[in-house]
Amino acid sequence: MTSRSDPDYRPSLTLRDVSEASGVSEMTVSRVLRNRGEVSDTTREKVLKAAREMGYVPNKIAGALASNTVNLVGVIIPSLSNMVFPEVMMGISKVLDDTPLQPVVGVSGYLPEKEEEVIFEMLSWRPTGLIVAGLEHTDAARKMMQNSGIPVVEIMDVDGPVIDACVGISHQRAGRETAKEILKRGYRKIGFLGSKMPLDHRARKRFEGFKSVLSEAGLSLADEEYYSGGSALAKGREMTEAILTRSKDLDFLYYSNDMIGAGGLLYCTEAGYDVPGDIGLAGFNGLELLDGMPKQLATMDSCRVEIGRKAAELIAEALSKPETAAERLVELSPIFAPGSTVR
Amino acid sequence: MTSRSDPDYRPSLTLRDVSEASGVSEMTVSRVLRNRGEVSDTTREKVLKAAREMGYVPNKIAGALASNTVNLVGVIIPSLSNMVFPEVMMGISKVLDDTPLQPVVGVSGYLPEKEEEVIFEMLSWRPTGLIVAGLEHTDAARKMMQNSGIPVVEIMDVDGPVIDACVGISHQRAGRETAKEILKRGYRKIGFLGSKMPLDHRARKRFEGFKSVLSEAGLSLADEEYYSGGSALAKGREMTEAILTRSKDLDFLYYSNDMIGAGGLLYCTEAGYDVPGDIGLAGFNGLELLDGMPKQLATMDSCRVEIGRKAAELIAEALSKPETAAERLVELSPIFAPGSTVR
DNA sequence: CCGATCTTTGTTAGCGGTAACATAGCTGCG
DNA sequence: CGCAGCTATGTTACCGCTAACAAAGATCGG
Repeated sequence: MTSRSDPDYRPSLTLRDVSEASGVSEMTVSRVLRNRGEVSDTTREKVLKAAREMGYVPNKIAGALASNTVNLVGVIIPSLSNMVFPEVMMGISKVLDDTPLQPVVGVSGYLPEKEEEVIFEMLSWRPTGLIVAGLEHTDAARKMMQNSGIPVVEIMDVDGPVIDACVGISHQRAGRETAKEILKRGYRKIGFLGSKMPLDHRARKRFEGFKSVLSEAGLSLADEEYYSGGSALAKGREMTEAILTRSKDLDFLYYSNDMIGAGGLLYCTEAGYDVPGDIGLAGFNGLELLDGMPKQLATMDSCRVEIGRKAAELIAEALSKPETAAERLVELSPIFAPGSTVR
Repeated sequence: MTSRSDPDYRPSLTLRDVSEASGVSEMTVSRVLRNRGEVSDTTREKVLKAAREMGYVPNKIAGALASNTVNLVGVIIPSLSNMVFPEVMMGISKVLDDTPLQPVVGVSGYLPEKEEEVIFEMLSWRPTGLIVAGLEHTDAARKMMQNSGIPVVEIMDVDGPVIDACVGISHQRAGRETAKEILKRGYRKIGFLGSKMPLDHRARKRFEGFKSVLSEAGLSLADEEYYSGGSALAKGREMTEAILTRSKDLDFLYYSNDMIGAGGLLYCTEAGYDVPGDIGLAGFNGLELLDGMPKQLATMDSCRVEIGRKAAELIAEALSKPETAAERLVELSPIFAPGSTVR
């Protein structure tokens, strides 16, 4: 640890250095660099010139402490590796780019304990707001967020108790509606393919919603197949082969996400199945990737960019007009896109 | 902006609150919470209990200022949306998880000016180290990094002048070697498909390396096709159709990345081309996605996880043993994976 | 030409922690 | 018993910056 007592500790430039170099007080330098308060043009130029020449970089740590203002928004998501959260980030960034706020990402790996840690870490930087994926948190995490005194927006999901504000879709309903669309089209022998992720609550809720519609119709899943790890596309392929080999009478496969669905679609195409005649397929997410597939996989858009946008707007509004208690619960409506893999 | 004078300003808990609640000095509380220095068990318990009950979250801003220590590593990458940088992040995280350090991501969007801004912003938080993708930066950015006094690791690419330390592969060489493999296998009428990204220097270097081998062999590209925006997989498809329609005598297609290569592969498969007989295909990156494709696309691994790991290690080492001037330039060797799309 | 008013600049006192040093209780041993 | 040598805790002085207020010039109308 480099401490001030470290023999080779080299202090970086401070406001004082700039103030000495330009012959004005530190306060004036501070004003110039933040564009705040009245400063004469001559002084401004002098200071800017000195700062530029010295290569001065302000210390936000000190600034934040003194002003009790941190222009950071914590964003806590379960993973970066599946293309859904990066899209949420795009939505967030687009909105925050028009404000002084800046997103800082934390990754929880779908682990509640890790999420709690990340939230604690984030809050210890006293951000302006927090955006957290999902509604399921440890008690400690929930308490921390409640006590934080900053706007907290839970995103992606709306099926559950909200801490402060929420933007997302109902995965329950998404599952239910997909099931209805499938039944409406006459499919009856339905298989489910998903990931072994007991902690992915949104996938679980879709699954539950899906099954509940089946059971209301007096049906149940004909077969199921699960994976974990590895290339989702390849896994989708393998699982599809496995389930179709085992249960030859299936007429529909519901995938818990588009990536494995796309793998399944590739398998079916190559194996000579008539899609959607022999067998129908559907996934979830509305991934851009699907555009390049041999057929358009039926899917349901998860409104990722829009969720990010809206969440960031809620935070930005809380900053600009603290009184306005904006809509604290925004439920978006994903729509079923039949593509060409259902009849 | 919430300032101390704000009427509804609600101060969050401080060390003082915990110290009053537990009847010891702030310093002792600080020691307990950081596990530093000798504290009796009874005191420790008392303090921890109070802190836990109050829901105290330490203020890292203040801590960082006082101790001149920020356990953050800035990571600046051009994009999150193409699966290559998330993998670099995994490598970084895996290493930093064993240290007190934590990564903070900034995205430059392939824009030098934006990158400069992000670097400035990062440095103003006085991180322990910086990891930056690429070797091309604005003069100002380069100067800032040089003056920062912290370890800076440039990653992905090694073809160019290095600021401090560097971990990556030679994209020049990657392009050259791919070209050699292709020529070795007898392909002669070669088309190139890439993205319209003048600012993606690594893609450019691969392209240049590739072309230089062709021209050394007395050949040149038979045709070229470029895209921008949209789903890369779909674009790969479209471009492939376009180039093959236009130049019917092509016997090889070199794609600047695996995603468009995969799209091309899907197109060729469906259009009835004999791959790799009629036509060979190769991409770049070694994406996991390729595992699920009908055939294994020839590619060259870009060592993403390894690059992340090594870069993080360089930073972590600089922290733990400042004297040890570790290897400052690490060139990894990507290997050509012929898959099943070259003969 | 003088006080009122506006501009521009400076001064002071923290923000919430931590390093470094100081001190108060204890031990133990000659 | 007295003091060296611990251990456990407290005190002081900042870290680098900014809010709030103070003050010094500049401007100006009467």
